[in-house]
Amino acid sequence: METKAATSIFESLSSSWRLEAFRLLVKQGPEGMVAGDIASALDIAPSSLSFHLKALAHAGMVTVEQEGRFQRYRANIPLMLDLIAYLTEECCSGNPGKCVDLRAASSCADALLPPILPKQAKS
Amino acid sequence: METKAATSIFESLSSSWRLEAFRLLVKQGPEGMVAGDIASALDIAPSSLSFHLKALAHAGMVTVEQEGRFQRYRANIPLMLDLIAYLTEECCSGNPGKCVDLRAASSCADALLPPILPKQAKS
DNA sequence: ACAACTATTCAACAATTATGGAAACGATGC
DNA sequence: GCATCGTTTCCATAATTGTTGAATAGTTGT
Repeated sequence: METKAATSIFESLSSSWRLEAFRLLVKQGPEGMVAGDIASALDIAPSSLSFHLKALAHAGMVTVEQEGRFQRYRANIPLMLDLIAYLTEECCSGNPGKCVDLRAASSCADALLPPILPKQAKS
Repeated sequence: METKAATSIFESLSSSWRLEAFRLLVKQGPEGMVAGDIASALDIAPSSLSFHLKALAHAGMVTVEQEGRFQRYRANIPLMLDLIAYLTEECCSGNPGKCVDLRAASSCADALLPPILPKQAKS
């Protein structure tokens, strides 16, 4: 992952509205949620939520799918895991005894991902 | 972790300077780095780096220790792991078959942490 | 006490981001 | 086709954040 992409993601999670929305979607899993339900759950003005969801979508942290007149949002779990890997990679380099492998193993990933996360296995 | 603390952390990682500085410190491990060396490594104006390190410190992501006339900064690895746990907790709730346990296991944590991360084990 | 060194604080300015209401857009059902 | 519904876009305004260089503060060695 590139720095620019990572900062974009962190920026997208740096507001309470956006973080709450994303966590709601993570909790919801593959089912996702439509915009109106998110707005109700968070008690936020629709235009404001739209602004924030757009930021999350631009960072890639959520996906949108049209569903009739609704917009269904889903958390991008694979990207979340990529971010975690990015954040923790090379942790304590030079102290091999202290740092082994931080990469998260996720059954959520197993359930949701195609052949993503080809990440090098780090000996 | 509370939402407010989490957004503060994400905000602290949402600028390129701050993310690069933090990653540098993660890489450096327990040894940390003094401010001047960070500034040299990133090629950033001292006052600007100070501004960003202050943001990271305020969020708790780095610690500072005076060392003679230097200020030594270190990444707060335990907090980083807390953040990861916060981000991934309750992932796909309601789909127990899909989501088991995302919590990262870190030997870095083992090396650095006191008795931190008492996190509930999530049934 | 003084000078050199490291780092932070300050202040002014520039740039970006957040907000909510109104308008617009696309989809649906009568 | 028209009214309705869900959502986004637009707009003006308010608030926050980032950047520089100069000034300040603390530490060390002479």
